[in-house]
Amino acid sequence: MLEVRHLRTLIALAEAGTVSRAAERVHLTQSALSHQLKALEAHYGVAMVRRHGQSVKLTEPGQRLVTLARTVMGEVRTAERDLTKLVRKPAGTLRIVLECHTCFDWLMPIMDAFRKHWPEVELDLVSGFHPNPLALLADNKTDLVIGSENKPRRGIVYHPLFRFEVLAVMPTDHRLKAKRYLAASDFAKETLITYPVPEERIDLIRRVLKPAKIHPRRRTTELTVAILQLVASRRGVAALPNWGIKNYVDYGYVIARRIGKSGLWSNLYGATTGEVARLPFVRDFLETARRECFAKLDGVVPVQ
Amino acid sequence: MLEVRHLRTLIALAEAGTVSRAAERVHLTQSALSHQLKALEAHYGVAMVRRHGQSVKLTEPGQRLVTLARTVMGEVRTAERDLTKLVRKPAGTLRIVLECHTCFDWLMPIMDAFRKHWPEVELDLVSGFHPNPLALLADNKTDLVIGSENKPRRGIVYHPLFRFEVLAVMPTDHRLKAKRYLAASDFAKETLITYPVPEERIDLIRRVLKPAKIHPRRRTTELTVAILQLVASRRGVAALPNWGIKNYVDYGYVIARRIGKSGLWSNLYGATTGEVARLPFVRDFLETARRECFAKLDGVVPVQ
DNA sequence: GAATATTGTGAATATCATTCATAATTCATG
DNA sequence: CATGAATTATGAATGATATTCACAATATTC
Repeated sequence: MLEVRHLRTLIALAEAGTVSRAAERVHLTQSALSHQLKALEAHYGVAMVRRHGQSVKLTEPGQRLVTLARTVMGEVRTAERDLTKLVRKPAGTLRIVLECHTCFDWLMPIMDAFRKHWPEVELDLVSGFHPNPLALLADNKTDLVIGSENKPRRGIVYHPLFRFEVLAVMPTDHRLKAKRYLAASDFAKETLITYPVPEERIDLIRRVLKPAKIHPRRRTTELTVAILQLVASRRGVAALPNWGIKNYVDYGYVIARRIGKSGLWSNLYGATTGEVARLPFVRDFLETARRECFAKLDGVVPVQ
Repeated sequence: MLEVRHLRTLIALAEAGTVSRAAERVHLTQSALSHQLKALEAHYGVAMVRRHGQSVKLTEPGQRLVTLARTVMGEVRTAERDLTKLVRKPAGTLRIVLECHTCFDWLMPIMDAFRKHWPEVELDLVSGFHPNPLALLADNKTDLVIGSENKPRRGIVYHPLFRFEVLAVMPTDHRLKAKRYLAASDFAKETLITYPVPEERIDLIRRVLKPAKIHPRRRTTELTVAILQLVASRRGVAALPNWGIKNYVDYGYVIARRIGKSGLWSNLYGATTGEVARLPFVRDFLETARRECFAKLDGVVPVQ
């Protein structure tokens, strides 16, 4: 019998492209999904996926069920939102601090959607640089901090968002363009173009270059597009999330390479106080962010 | 976590009005539904039903989930129809014989819906009187016989549709109008108005009057409205399904009374050959009929 | 107020989803 | 083409949890 659980996994499967990945996303084992699929196929007497070498592709019936799943899950979500609103009008505010500059790119559409679903909730983006963003939570100066920090602290709850790869961005004719991936030493003679934040906030420096005692020149600018412009015009190289530069790379504006053999990966968390974490609209915000990012952003995987 | 199963029971609950009835409909015990409800209410932290004396009424959140359930189940059904069509274009015919005259009333809308969902299937109503309709199945003269017969026969499968009460219909000023229910003897001096079919086909005669050796005068006519007209103008009494006369009774055109202390109940079955029973569109037809009748017809309950 | 209907609940049971362990398969690579 | 890494499939064991059972509590009807 078809259940919501099956719909969930079908969506995950459609978006992840492999059973194992999909399993991670719905917090089950690969085996569980395999069994679920088998049960579904037995029940309807049709193959839902076709193994195309490594990856799995949905068959036509599978596609049909995925579209069903998408609409159904959407309806379930709005119904559940209505439900929490019925319980108590959830007036409130949600003030967000971004530790990571690039996050603006994906956060905007999410905020737009949120405003539609929760018009009663005042949404605020606390901008500007903060030396210790998590302290703002305790001081009740903000409600949600989005960043890669997840050190346990009393009173603070971390909500894993997603995991992404940071790539080195270089001009198309760069001397290192032949390499599959860059080592720390490769950055020695380069100018590093970054956002104007302290070194500790830049993953590449903190986790790769500093341990290797390499200190390249730095040049800073505020906007992602500005960074890319500087890179394209050979003023230096940058390190940016793969989803932030995908379009520019596809277009041939710049090229991107791995950093280190297995890549430089970063986790993103939403941090709140325990109290805020319980607010229905906050939970909805985080859940929506997670879901939309997995669906829309390239190369994004679940945290750990 | 919300599952399709919960949606099913919510719909059943909304339509049945009591937990026990709803349980019958989804083929579970009352206890199971009680637990399900409790789990749902715990999960969302809201009461879904409010006990209003005997019957249960859905709360506002409950209502919201029922509307969700209705749309979701509708989408699931069309998706499943699409699925079976994807497997193999199900061209075919569905010829229906009606053993019961009144059934026209509810069958028409069902047939209309069916034509929409399965335009490739030719739908046929085999009309006229047949002495032994079930024999037509074996002879492949028809595909589906709808009647109250369910004696086991080799090669024939019975699909329970629903159970309904047959009421005595009388003019508003009838001498027996004060009685709560009519005994067999009450019919002795009456003229019985029926459809033009043999006595064995008329439940009241076969199951009540004949055993009591009572043989009232009979007068026949083809249409339900004609029967009601005759009754209203004091030409006799009739025995008809409660759902077929509800409107006329509510309007004060005629009155209706139980037959016997616990009423005269009748079961309706769809009979097919085992082969036909496996055809997806036949299964869909029967399922739709069942569902729609439970939802739209008054006083209809599951078979046994 | 007894008899009947229905609901709620904890414990027992049964069912079924999930995991575990492992074999089979595919793909990249030296 | 052998090897290893990564994936999927599958049967058996496990675990979770939905359902039933048994019964108390409550409401309803005559």
